[in-house]
Amino acid sequence: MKRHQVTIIDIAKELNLSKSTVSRALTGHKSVKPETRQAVLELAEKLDYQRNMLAISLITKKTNTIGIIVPEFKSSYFPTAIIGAQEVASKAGYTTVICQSDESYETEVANTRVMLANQVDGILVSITRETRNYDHLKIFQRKGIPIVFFNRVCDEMDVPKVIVDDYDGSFRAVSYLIESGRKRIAHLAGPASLKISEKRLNGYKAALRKYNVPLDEELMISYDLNIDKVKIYVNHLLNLENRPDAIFAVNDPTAIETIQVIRKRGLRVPEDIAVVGFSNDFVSGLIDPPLTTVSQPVRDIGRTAAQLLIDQISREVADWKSIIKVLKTELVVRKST
Amino acid sequence: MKRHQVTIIDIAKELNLSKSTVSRALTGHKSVKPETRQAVLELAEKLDYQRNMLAISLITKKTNTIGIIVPEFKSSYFPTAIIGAQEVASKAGYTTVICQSDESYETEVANTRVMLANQVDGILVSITRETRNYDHLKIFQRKGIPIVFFNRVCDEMDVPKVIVDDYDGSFRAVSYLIESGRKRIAHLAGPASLKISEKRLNGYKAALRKYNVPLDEELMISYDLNIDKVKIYVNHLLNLENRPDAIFAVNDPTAIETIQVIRKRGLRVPEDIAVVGFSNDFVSGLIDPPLTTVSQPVRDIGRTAAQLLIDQISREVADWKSIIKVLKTELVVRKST
DNA sequence: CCAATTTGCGGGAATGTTCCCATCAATTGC
DNA sequence: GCAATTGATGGGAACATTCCCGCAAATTGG
Repeated sequence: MKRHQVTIIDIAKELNLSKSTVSRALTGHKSVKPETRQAVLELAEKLDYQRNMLAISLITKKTNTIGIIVPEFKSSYFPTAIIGAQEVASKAGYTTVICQSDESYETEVANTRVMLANQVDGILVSITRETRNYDHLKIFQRKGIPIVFFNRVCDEMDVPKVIVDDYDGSFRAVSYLIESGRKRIAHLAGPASLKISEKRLNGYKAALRKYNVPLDEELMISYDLNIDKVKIYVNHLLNLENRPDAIFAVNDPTAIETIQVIRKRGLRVPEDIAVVGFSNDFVSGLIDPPLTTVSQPVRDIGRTAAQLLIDQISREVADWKSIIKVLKTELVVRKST
Repeated sequence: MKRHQVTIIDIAKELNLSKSTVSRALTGHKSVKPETRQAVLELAEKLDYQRNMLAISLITKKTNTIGIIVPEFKSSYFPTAIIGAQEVASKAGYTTVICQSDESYETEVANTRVMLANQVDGILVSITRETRNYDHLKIFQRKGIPIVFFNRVCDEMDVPKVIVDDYDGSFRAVSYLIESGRKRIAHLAGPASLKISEKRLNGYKAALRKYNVPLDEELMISYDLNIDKVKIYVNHLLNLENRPDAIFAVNDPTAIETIQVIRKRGLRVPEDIAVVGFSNDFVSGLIDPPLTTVSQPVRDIGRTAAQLLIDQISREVADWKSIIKVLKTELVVRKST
């Protein structure tokens, strides 16, 4: 069963040529006679020859592979971003290796090892909610392998990042809630370790301040994005003597779960409590009631990040310019408010 | 900027050893003195040494990589299946390379070339709706590279497949519709080229026959799964003089779109027309009204397929046993019926 | 106590390809 | 007509690693 893989040497022998000439013919080098090239190409086709990228990469030190590390695959966010990234990558001749860290720091570290061992030309990373130490990512910098962060970025590293205007989006969403008459707006925030949590929280606070709504610590809950815990926090909010009339959630899955919990308590959305999410997941327009949310150009984020990475890979000089691309969000008002 | 990658030779020189010994120490070979191994391991750690999988794979002829080719990423189906597959794969020490064919035959062919060039140890495939010719997949058989199909399988090839009991699921769904009093049940089927379409259609027909409901060709529409066309077909059904009182869709996205179209016409679901889907996508329980659908163990499908593939890779003898794993579906009754 | 085995390590081929240098003929320039 | 250039090809090193073979020293067995 051990079948010999067809190599350029097989082709060379068959045609009485040297492997050099065959190699040149296959890579489209000019200094090879048209008839010779033709013969090589035909035989290659006939023998089902496929170039061995391992050998090529070993010698050229380029794998034409980019790694993508994302924390999860549950919401539509990361799959969508990946589609965007793959679109750009495959157009530029790059294969993608995708790893999900499952929101676990240890897994993320293991993933980076896989990427290094596989000699990826660059990586796209969105860190886990647990990640506090960035040594495993700094290795790439030391080795001169480009990194681009997207969505969940690492502030400690001076590399390109692709994010959205979380602060603005959050600010507009909360402003809208206030303008439509809501008085007590709670915020179910993400973990403080994530920059996006912080920015969205700041946007929330800024909007309240602008309209002179007093900040109430009781209404700001930060949680670890473990969706099962939403129930506890929302119930806690609903049990307050002065319960909120609106909840702004850090993302759509949280908002959706929030709606379920509110309804289970016999309250109505939006009549009793308005709910706003963030990201405009695919589901959000389809649920009952359709969710008001801050829409992000997710696919574009993936595209932009991949493009930034490939640009870095292409230019020999690793200038590590810390470009930060901020894409625009848009408030999508639906029936949940 | 051209930095030398740390190799076992660097370690060998530093410790006055041969590369053979370093290699043995790193791979955990027994015949190496504990102190020597310790020294090697420590230096490797200190130098940020990462084994070069390219060189290893080149010589061992094993990449510990499996390829996954799926038609799309839009519904939650394939991302979920991939999560399952990755779960099993990474546990077994395999990296996954994912390609989406975007429902295009040409892209699928290109994807298989990428897989071959990258020397994957095996592939998991779900074909596009366009795929009629399987030569690009048969190459893998010829080269002795294991293939496992899942969901969208190819009948012409004698390799393991993972599917669900489409016929049964469909049969039960339609039976349920009839038992709950529906008289004219339409079926929005998938393209005839896909086995799943055929089986679901057959289940539909069998259920009608069982209850002596006459088959009406007018109510069976086969389409290419291009979601934009659902509007046309559903409107066509609603315009029939004797319009259906239930629509059984080949999958959930189709069912969801069907509901939207029905409502846009001012009709109610389920009062005027019941709608049933297939797959129980993540969204389906959250939409309004929650969708009655045939639930598939999608993640298990991915897991099973990956396990089958890895089993094939591990056993030297390529016995190509054409195992067909049929997983069970379950009818989930919600408010859309 | 000497042969036999084990332990620990080094040398070198092999993996499939690219790329540089060399070769040799044919063509060009003056 | 002869040096210089061009065209087409061959030879071999290099890439980072594994794996087989060999060799010496140390340990074992009777």
